[in-house]
Amino acid sequence: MPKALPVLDTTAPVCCSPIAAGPVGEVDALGIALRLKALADPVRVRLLSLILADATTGVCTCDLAPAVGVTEATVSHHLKQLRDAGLVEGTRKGTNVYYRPNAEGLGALCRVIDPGCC
Amino acid sequence: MPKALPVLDTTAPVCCSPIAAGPVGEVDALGIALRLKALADPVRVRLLSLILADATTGVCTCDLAPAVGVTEATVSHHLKQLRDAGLVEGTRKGTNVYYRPNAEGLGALCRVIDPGCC
DNA sequence: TCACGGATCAGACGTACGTCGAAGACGGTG
DNA sequence: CACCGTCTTCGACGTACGTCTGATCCGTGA
Repeated sequence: MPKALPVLDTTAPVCCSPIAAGPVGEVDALGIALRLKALADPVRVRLLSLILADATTGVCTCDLAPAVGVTEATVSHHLKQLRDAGLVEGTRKGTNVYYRPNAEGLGALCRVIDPGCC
Repeated sequence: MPKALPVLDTTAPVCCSPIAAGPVGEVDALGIALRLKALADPVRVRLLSLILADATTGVCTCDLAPAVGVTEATVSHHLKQLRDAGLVEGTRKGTNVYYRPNAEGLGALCRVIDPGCC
């Protein structure tokens, strides 16, 4: 995409109404696409599923890395994407930081995509 | 992603259960990611919203191209992605082909992503 | 039958993305 | 304070993706 500057605050839970409600403007489409892109990767899907599995306790980076089979650096990179998209939240507890899902962001994203549910 | 061969039949409506239900396997994650990637583009989001807007009548490529401001070839390329992901369906009527949404595929995708809705 | 127009394909170009190794930045512990 | 484990940042490399122009297919209508 050799266009537009992606300088949007994607941490907010998706601003607009479902895409089924009518034609989506350029900037709204970009916001939706950026958030979807945050999840459009096998590793990130697996990371999110792991984080959702231990939603109450939270999971740290060092546990996630071996679970998905990539470097800790790569996991950190992916978690940053998910964090920037407002899909997960990380809180530091001592040495390591524990990640938990952001239900609001996830729900909003699902609500935008869906054709008629929710 | 210098790994795995993406030789999956993504036209089917996503096989597995919600990612919140537990850790997702490698191949399932790939399937989900591929389908999400099909929607993780501003142009494709707008295309889908336009197709959803005229779900009953259907929309042809020549109408979509000027609406999103790209070449017909590019629109055709994007529509192929959406078609391969099982998100839309195209039926030829004479000279031009009319696209309409695939509610099953869209619903399944939403259902996989959601944290608790639907 | 032939020309026209819509749709797709094919190749090319530039940019973005995922991955890694190495280095830096915090926090805790001896 | 020095050491160490955890997390993040920084370059760098290779691949994938979006976009275009030009070519090819296939119905339609004169």
